[in-house]
Amino acid sequence: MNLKQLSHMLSLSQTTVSRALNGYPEVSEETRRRVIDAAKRHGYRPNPSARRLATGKSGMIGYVLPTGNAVDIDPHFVEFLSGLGDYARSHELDLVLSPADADDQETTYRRIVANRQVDAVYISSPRPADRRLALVNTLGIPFIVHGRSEGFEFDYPYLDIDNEGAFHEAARLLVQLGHKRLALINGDDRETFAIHRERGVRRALAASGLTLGERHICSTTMTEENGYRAARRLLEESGAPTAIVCSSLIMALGVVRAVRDLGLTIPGDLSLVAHDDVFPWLRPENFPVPLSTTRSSIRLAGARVAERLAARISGLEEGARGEVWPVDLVVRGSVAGAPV
Amino acid sequence: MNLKQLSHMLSLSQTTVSRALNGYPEVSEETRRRVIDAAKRHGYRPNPSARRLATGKSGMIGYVLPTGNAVDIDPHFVEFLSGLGDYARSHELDLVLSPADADDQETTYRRIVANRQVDAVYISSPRPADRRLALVNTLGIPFIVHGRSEGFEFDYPYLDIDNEGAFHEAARLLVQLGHKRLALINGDDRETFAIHRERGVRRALAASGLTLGERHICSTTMTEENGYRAARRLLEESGAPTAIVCSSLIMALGVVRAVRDLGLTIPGDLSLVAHDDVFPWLRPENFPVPLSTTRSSIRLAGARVAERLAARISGLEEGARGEVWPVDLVVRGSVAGAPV
DNA sequence: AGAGTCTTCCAAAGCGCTTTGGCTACTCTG
DNA sequence: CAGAGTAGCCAAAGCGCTTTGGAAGACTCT
Repeated sequence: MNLKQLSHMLSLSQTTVSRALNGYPEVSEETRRRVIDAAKRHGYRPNPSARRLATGKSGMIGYVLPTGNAVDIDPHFVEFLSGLGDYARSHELDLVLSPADADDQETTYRRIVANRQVDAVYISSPRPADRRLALVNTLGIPFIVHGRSEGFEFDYPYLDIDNEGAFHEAARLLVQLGHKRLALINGDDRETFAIHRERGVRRALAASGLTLGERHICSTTMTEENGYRAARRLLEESGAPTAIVCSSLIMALGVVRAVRDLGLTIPGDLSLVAHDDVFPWLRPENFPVPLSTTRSSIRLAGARVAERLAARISGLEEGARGEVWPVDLVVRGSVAGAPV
Repeated sequence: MNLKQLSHMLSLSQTTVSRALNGYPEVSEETRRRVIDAAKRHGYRPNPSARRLATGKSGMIGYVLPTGNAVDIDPHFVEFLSGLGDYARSHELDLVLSPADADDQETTYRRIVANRQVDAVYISSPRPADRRLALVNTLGIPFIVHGRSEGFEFDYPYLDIDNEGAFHEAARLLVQLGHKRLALINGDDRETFAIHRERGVRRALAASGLTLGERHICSTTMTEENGYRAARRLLEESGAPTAIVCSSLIMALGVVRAVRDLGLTIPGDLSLVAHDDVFPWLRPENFPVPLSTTRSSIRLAGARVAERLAARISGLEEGARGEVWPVDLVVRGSVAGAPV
């Protein structure tokens, strides 16, 4: 059942039927009703390929997926996706993942824009002066950044959490508890979120005349093993930290293991706070010692990004509004006063 | 730059240019060379929307993503995706995720097939007599199942690992080590993989005249918490198992925690084997006691599924070939002889 | 030389929609 | 009541590709 057939059945032109269905004003209410009714009865659904060719709109949102042998997709991605999908489902939006060589995403961005494969894209894990951002900005496709970049002349729309504030709060708590030697086990410090978190910790320390020692900061990809290694190194040195702030629950698993291996205890010998993106399959309250966290649901962020993307596509949202979500500090058993 | 312009520059018809580019035989080699050369020089790329409208082919593969408030996407998904993306990238295949109400995926399947949005789909986490399978089979879109279903009259193409064999091997090893009371902490037993794993364990036990006690089998979604709960329950009862086989590394985290909480040790009091899908961020050799595993890279499976999907789209693969990958049993420190 | 067969190309008809540019008929002004 | 304005509809021209059904010329074969 296509437009031609439907319009023929109704003894109307394709123009009128099309307009009736798409809500244009130059069609009488009575005709519109007739059309909509017939369309429903016959299960007419406009062919998206045809519509896309005619309008250039695809009804899909895009994400360029960095891939490669040595490239691992972040496990956070799936949670973000849950949220995105949640929203997208109720709006019949599809998501197209365009895999790209991690070292050359530009080609892919250009392709999907030139081909009008998607109506909007989102960008995640941005870095300062991220080239993808400059690119999509000049390409002129609607987009939203999940996270933030830095060092651009122009503004851009984004959704981020207050990483600096969160880690500031966490570090401040630890300082208030008397800790003098803090360490930060961070994610990849080429990404903005990690930079912000470090900034937050430094600011909290500075407020009490403390500093983050050169060797008291690690940044690597967030695996259990890297968490373990970092913690081992930190805790075995002289002047070991009495408190650690850690950028992910997965790394925190490794920290906990290291502490155990060294015969130390939490929070007796070490206080630990980690950031929790809220995974359904690993919860901080279920750590051997319930873990204090800075918490922000990455899933909700996914839903919000989808919502704003949809708004931008339909012209409801304009300009470069940035949105920063506050982060909860949830105190559990893994923090205590500094050992004497 | 579109076909019209390009053909005009070359003083050729659109027909000939199109054919030259698409490798049709009725064009002379010299002309073809000229055309291809000019296309490259002017950066001509056929418009996919137009091509799609004309041919009905989209150059994309599809996946229906079950979503909903209470629905969590499996963390394995992201690893599978890594592999899929790896292959898809080198073949300019995009993946479109169509979010669907988890309880009504049929509508979405029908939509993407009717709209010809994708050239093929894959289905994951199948159950016995899975309705999605019957559906895509009748809808006539090329597909591959990652995993297996059961109880159909028809054959279908799939890629699966030898879950039964793997868990048979694991259980057999434990039996050989003298364990009489085994338990299985499984995934959701409505899914085929879980059924196969249980079958494997039972078969190994039966071979030595043993059985899997009614209360020695748990099946739930594979979270750390559920692993913990299951292990607690098992180990606190009288006649507690001396060995556990566990369907996921994430659940195994919970098992290890339970063992610790109860003041027991691995492998002294309990031997543990888990299935490892090979996550980059959590490795069995890094467990407090290195974990014995049945190992199979879900990422490689993703790449293979993409490869076969591409082959089916282009008609290189036909029929309902099933492919079952063997699984490695990797023995590490978490297993030992049964306690006396 | 005429008939048949390839080879190589082309014009035009789709694919199924949206949108432009009218064209009627009817209502409203002054 | 002439002229302007408006509501409601339509024919046809895109969108940019693929594919059908020839056609022209070169070549082979009798």
